[in-house]
Amino acid sequence: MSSSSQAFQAPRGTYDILPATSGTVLAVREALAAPLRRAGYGYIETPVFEDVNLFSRGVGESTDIVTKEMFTLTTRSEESQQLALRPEATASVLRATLEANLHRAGNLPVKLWYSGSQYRYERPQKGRYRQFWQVGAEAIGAEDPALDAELIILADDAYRSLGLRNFRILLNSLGDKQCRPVYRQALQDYLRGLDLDEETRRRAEINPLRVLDDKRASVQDQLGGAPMLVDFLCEECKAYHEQVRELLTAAGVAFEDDPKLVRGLDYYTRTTFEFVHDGLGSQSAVGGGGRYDGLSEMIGGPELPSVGWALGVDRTVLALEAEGITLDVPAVTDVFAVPLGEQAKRVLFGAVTQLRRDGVSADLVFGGKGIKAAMKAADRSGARYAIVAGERDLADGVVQLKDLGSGDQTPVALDALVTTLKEKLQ
RNA sequence: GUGGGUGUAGCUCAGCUGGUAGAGCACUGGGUUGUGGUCUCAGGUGUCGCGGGUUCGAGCCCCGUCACUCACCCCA
Repeated sequence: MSSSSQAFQAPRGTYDILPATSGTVLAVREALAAPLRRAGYGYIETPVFEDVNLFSRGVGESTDIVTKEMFTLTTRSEESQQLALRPEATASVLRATLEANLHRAGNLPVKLWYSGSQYRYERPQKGRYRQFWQVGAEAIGAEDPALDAELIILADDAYRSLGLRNFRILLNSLGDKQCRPVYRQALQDYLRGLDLDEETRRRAEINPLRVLDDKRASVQDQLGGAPMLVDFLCEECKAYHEQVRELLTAAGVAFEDDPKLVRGLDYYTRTTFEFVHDGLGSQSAVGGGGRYDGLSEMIGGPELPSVGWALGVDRTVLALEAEGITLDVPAVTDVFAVPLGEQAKRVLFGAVTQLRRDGVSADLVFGGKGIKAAMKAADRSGARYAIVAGERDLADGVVQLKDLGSGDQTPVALDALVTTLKEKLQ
């Protein structure tokens, strides 16, 4: 609101999910999670904040997420501790796994899924908020191309179940600790010879692969002759990647090889992928993920090769809008009661209570509106039936049951009302 | 962090070279003393984002400020 009569407004970069759209949001979260539930992933919740070092070590000291996008908090204890609102969930999920020794329970991989909000201190714009929601999945403790493929297929299934069609899957391999350093060196040598601004130059030294991702034409124009990671992959990485590709193809999941797909988090190794959609303003990713074989060791755990993804709920909603898809969100109210007079109000209030207890969603008019306004309220509630009753009806022991679709109205004995409605609403 | 755009009724917006603010929708009530979705009649609403300046006079011009928004950057 721009009006000063509103004393408070949602903090910058945040927004409220109101009833008009919350049904869609809930349905999207549910649809993104459904394939995971069918694939053996267990639900996990972790704290919204963690020790800041979990993220700086896990996500990476050189990433923008860590250097400038974290919301931090300081505890009040003597030896004050730095906490941060989670900018992503993978590090938290892995931390929880290690802390509870889930990886020692004997059956790897540990498959987990989550749904929750993440926080990044960024300048907001379309599809990018300071608090946003992700549904994510992690498969921890196994190195198997089938696991990478499984996750990509599950995400593809999730998007398709919502009716989304205009998204693409970008796929790449970032190599492993054998071959990536060699490539990194080669790329760095190349980048040093380019005409780049100071910040990009710095990035080239800390995390040269990310320069490939730069969208600016001034940078992209100079990358034509850059060495490509594909040409540096070791035999193991090549074979691994080829298997992922074959499994996806066999499952009928179309993807595009994108040798420049790097992604912004330091922990990725080998398989990386991104689901992109062009209905998100200048943002493109609706979801993304990859393999992170070294992350466990980075945060003090044993070697636990893992793979995971996160799908953006807000961005999926935008993608649906862009494709003109309206999800079938069931009406919240099936029956709406319109009493005429005080006596009728007591009777219908009782009827509504009984309907609710019997599992029928029912509502009634409040606040002493006139009948015209009350009928209007019934109409707007989306209910299929209205119950109208006044003294005349009650004297006959009936209420008027009106079908709000057709306009047909018939008297129904009051004591038969609940069973009649339950039958009609089957 | 950097740039552009926009702030007028609950919502979407109009408002000419400065002359004291409007439309549609929504809302409330009537036409129908007991019936919505169509029709029709009537009715109310504004610190024109905020603060300052110029002017006889500012929604309009100038300065500042805040908010929203889009893009860069980055990413879900």
